[in-house]
Amino acid sequence: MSAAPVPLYEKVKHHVLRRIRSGEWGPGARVQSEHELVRELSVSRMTANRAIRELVQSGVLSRIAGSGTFVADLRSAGHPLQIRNIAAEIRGRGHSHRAEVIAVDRIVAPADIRARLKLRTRHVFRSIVVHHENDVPLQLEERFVDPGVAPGYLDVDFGTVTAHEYLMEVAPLERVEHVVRAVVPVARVARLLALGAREAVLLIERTTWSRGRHASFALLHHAGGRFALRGVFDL
Amino acid sequence: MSAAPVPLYEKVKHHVLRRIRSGEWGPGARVQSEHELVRELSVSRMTANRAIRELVQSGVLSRIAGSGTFVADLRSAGHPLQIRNIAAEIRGRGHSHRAEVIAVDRIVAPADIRARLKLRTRHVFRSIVVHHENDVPLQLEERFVDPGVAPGYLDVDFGTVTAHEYLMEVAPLERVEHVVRAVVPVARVARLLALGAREAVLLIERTTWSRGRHASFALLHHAGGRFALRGVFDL
DNA sequence: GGACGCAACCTGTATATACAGCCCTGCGGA
DNA sequence: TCCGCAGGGCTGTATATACAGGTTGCGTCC
Repeated sequence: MSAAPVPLYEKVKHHVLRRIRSGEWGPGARVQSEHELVRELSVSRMTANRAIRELVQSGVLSRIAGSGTFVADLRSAGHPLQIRNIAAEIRGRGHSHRAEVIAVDRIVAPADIRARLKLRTRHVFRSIVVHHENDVPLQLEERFVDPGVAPGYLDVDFGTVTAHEYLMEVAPLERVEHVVRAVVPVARVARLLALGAREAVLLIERTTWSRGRHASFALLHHAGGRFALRGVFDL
Repeated sequence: MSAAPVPLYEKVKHHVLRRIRSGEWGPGARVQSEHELVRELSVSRMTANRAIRELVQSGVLSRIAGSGTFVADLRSAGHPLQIRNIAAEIRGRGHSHRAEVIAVDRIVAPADIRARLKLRTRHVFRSIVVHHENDVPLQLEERFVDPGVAPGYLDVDFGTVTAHEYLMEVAPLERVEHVVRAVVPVARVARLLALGAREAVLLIERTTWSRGRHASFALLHHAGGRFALRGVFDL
């Protein structure tokens, strides 16, 4: 039988991630020191060091030399490069993700949506979902989909599958445009994201194209104090 | 004088990067094996391994176990959220750009700036500039620079040269990190950007590294209603 | 001449060890 | 009581060493 093709340092990473995911260690919590990992898991310090170093690199942990290693708090997300699937991003940080479905329906398309998607029909599919990270609302996703591109859209359970994942499956993604801006939220958005009084919203407008046609338009509202886009370029 | 706080593995990375940048090694070319690096640079194999591994991680190289290490053909589809020189961006739109210099001075570094730049000195250079597009304020740029990296910073005329341009010239840029978030502006920022009552600010925190050290930290405030980041990917 | 097998070289991982530098706490002296 | 300093713990880096497993090419045997 294959002994264990999983490298030891990967096991150490999972060991740490599991405890973060379970909620045992929340943001800001202190993580075991390298020496403690060495004793607990019977690995060498170099191996523990590599595991922790890679978790730091991926943004899950942060370290302070001489002091300790800590669970990174929410707010720096992944590369702008891949404004990624929000669920994957949250899970990648070792946190729990929950999608709260506000609405999934077929509505008469507002004029601006009609124009953006160059709709040929009077109606459009719409979904409104709030994504929670560790039960704190992080993103309000309001999405409009051309019915001709994804006829089965209304039957999807968005509690378990993200709209992005579903669309990727039924319609080959050809092009994505993101526009990022800062706005002051309207009351409805502030309520759904449980925003404080003086909190702004980072709004990403995402338009996707499939098979040469506009496929969907999404408004992704993020709580200003709890979300940031992060990108690193090494030259 | 500080001896050389640059880690050895960083030097090895530079050794390899230099030869790639110079064109000596083009895409697909074979890179020295770890053993060759060991002999050539008199470092341990673990050190060479870490250097190469990190270059693989960042997409510069690719490895095939048992075969060798090669320069990756990077057609890295252009980073979607390009955060460009603001002056170039404005002029690229065919509009007039004017830089209003609010302050260029040497101040005692606030604690958070000290920490971010890992300053070894008590003071830091600071510049505050407002960039106008057609005489409408678009970006408030507050920048902190390590005096050791750019000793001549205070003598630059930021009315004609952007801080970014100057730094690019005197210090080879190695790494850039951007964090993008939405905030509600404090009064000073609102005034300098001539913001309306219910206007948010898109804040970009840009940290740059040069020669293995933190070089500068900049807060780029953008009027929410007048600025957006845009990125397109074609797949 | 062709196929097989082995040796040389490569990456990947793992360990033990060492030293430097930073941070914080607690103890002792003023 | 308060200040300063020493020590212990932590991260960061560097080295020597070892073994496993993939790849390639050369040489030998059939």
